[in-house]
Amino acid sequence: MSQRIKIKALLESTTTDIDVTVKGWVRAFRQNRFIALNDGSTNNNVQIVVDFENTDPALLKRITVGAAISIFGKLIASQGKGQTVEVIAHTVEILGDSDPEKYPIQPKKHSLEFLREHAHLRFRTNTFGAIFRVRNSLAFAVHQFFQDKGFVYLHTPIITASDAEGAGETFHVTNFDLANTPRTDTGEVDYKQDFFGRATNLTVSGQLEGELGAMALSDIYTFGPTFRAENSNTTRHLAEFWMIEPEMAFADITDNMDTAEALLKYVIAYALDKNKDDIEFLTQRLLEEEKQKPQNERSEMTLTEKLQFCLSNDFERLTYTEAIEILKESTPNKKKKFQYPVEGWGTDLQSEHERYLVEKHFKKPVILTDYPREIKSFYMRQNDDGKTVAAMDILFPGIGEIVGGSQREERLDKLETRMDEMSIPKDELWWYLDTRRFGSCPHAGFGLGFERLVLFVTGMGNIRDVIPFPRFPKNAEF
RNA sequence: UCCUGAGUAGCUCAGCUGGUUAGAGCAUCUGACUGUUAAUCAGAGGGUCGCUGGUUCGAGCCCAGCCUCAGGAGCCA
Repeated sequence: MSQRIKIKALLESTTTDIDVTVKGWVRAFRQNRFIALNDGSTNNNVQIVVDFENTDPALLKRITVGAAISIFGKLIASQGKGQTVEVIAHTVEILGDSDPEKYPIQPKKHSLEFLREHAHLRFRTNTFGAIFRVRNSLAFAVHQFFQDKGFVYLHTPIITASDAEGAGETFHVTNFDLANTPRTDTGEVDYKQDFFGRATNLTVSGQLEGELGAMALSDIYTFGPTFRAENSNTTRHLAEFWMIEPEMAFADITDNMDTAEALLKYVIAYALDKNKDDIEFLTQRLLEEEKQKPQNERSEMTLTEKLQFCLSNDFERLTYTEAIEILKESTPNKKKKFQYPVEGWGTDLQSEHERYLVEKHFKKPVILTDYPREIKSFYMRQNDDGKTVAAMDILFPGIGEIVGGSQREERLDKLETRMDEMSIPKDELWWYLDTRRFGSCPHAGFGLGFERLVLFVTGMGNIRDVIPFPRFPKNAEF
């Protein structure tokens, strides 16, 4: 098999009149002469020119949309407009036929819903090729960012026994024959006889285990799948999603905010640099989509501008209390335009309130801190005012909450009191409490929803389109 | 889970107040053309109108239940 050149490298080649072998999938075949070939290395196709007059008609017939082919030919400066180089085919070999009557992906615009139902083939479209190359870059950049700062990549368990974090409904893990589960004398399911000898579930967060690592390694991060069995049917939720959870010892909430903001800016800048073509394509795609909308619903900035704006501006930092004051005095609140009017201190912000702050009032990413302790988790550090905790949420335009984090409560007595108040079983989390018993120290961390990040950077509207095989209620195809 | 909307050809959609044989563009197939860029031109094939039941002389259209999808909400990342 001769050495093949990937299309990305071929299109960047500065020398022409050389023999090349290219392989890929046919995107379009025009006039029995021009093949638009793509191999996924770039969003751009290479044009293959076939000498149809001297090619077997039976072979030409097999050059169909979706077919995998191998071309040996000469790379030349293009004789037509629209591309700088093209390949004059010397030999065409069909590696895998694609029946045009059955192949569902046509060289035309498909709806995202249709492509979602053909998730196994949607990689072959421009849009999804771009999305998953960007996703790849973002994932790599996350590792690069933390590795450069000396963080240790810690693998926390997928299967856990703790259901104590209150982060949502869990998926149960069992080896029982569900038609015949062992029972105790009192008629309850007897998990002592199950694989792990106790009830287990898929992890909803690696944070608690992450803290254990940080209390020895100083700075750790996790980057892995998490699972929530919530019956969420939105454009921002998945049942299986990837989360990045750094945890830093000897760090407070300000260090936490600084790290989160730096991380987001680093990975966005990385993708802008590494995936210029893809992001440019996605920017154009979004512009086309927005043309369908009425003028007042279109966004003021293009995707690329939005990303660059995000890099060149500090995120707005303010407390929950300050946010409530702004919302109370806001025009939509006074004119009773909010579905949930902002009245007093203490209730959680609704999506519409977050959106107002981010998209209307500040018009940039916002970090909200110091939430009322009643609406936040047990492990967040209690502030001296006795009312709030050292929590921080980062809100992004169009996405909402992209990061949620806090300084952790390192004082054993305070933590235990809070666990009692919130009915968190202390005996189950004995190992977590041990870190407060032996060499406890101030520490902080956050969770970043990876798909929400990809959503923001690609400008896509539905989270199911930025993960290769989405898992959501009533759907586990592929 | 709640609210709203949708489900008609492979895809995107039209289908009036319930009325004869359900339409268009694209795709596919056949032919023509041959430096095209989602090629173009001519012709052809292609339908269990989401499923089940009901109302009616008659249902793609009206009613009920169910399924699926989309958007919004809640939960959250």
